[in-house]
Amino acid sequence: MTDEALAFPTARHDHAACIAEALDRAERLCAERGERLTTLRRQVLELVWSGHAPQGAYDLLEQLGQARGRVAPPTVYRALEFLQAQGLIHRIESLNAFIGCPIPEERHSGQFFICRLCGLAAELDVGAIDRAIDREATRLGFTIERRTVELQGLCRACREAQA
Amino acid sequence: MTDEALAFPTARHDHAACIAEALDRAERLCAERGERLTTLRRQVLELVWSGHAPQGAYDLLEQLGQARGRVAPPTVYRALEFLQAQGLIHRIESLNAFIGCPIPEERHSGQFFICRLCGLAAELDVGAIDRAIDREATRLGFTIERRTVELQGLCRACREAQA
DNA sequence: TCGGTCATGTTATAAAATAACATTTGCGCC
DNA sequence: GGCGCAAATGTTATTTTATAACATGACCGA
Repeated sequence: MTDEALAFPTARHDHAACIAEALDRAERLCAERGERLTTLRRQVLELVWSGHAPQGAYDLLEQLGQARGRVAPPTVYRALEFLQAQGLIHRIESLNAFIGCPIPEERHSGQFFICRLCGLAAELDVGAIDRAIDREATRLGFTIERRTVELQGLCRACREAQA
Repeated sequence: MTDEALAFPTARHDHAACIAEALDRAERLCAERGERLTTLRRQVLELVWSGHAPQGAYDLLEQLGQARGRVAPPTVYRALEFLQAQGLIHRIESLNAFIGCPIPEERHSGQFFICRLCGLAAELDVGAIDRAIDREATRLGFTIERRTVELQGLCRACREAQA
């Protein structure tokens, strides 16, 4: 894993390579775990990876319809559920949307920086943030099971474009 | 503000006092700002404060119906929007629900520890967490406008009750 | 008290998610 | 290869959450 995977996506990165790598890693990871990355699940994962902006379930539904004919919500939701369970995607709570995970091999929850203008999101996984949260949890006697850390605002490119 | 306001609510705290204080501060704060805390808004705020568990809009809608007769969704959503704009309540994204803010005078986004068993939530506002996040934002060149930090798990009481 | 603004009421609909049951597919086993 | 089970997908209906658009009412200053 290079640092690149955990930074803000640039306008000119090779996104085809992102998709290819994501699918490849998903294949490998599911194989290792004895899980089935079916055609449907693969298609949904690919659609989630169509960009670095979180995608809503109904957007995916519509796009998926082009590949498969009429598709009902549960079809997409079940695939998303599977992908999430495998750590291949994350759900962005503040957007009701999903984004591909660049480091699915390690279980983690990530911290998401989401630009309200371009819609792009960067996933980080910064130990210092987790640790600061853990300290408070310990103090409270709270056992964390799931973390949601989402920051909305302006990415550098959009802020500079504004000014 | 005592530390008590920013810790896990205990089973035996004087909740009537919580409600009274919250409404009182809301009145004062709105008066200072020249905002109108109407009967409706006050009722909704009171319902949000009916406990320390985040409340869904439709739960509030139903309860509100008992006080006002039939009430339509926009009525509640608009009141919630106002209360949120004034910092009197926070929205919990991971639950689609709302919770009263114990320190509405200072603008902040808070960090929420939410127990999946008893449903209670504690709002904290820990500088170390914000700073750890800020450092990453700076590194990315990202301008944060809105923060969502929500931790789900087990509160001490529920964990101890489990074992 | 007029006129404007803000708040609320009302109706309809959009958007997001899931329940329940039917059907199909993959796969180990004989 | 075919049988039978379990997992995956299809299908229909419904629930839950949220908002758009327009009508009416309340407050407040000139």
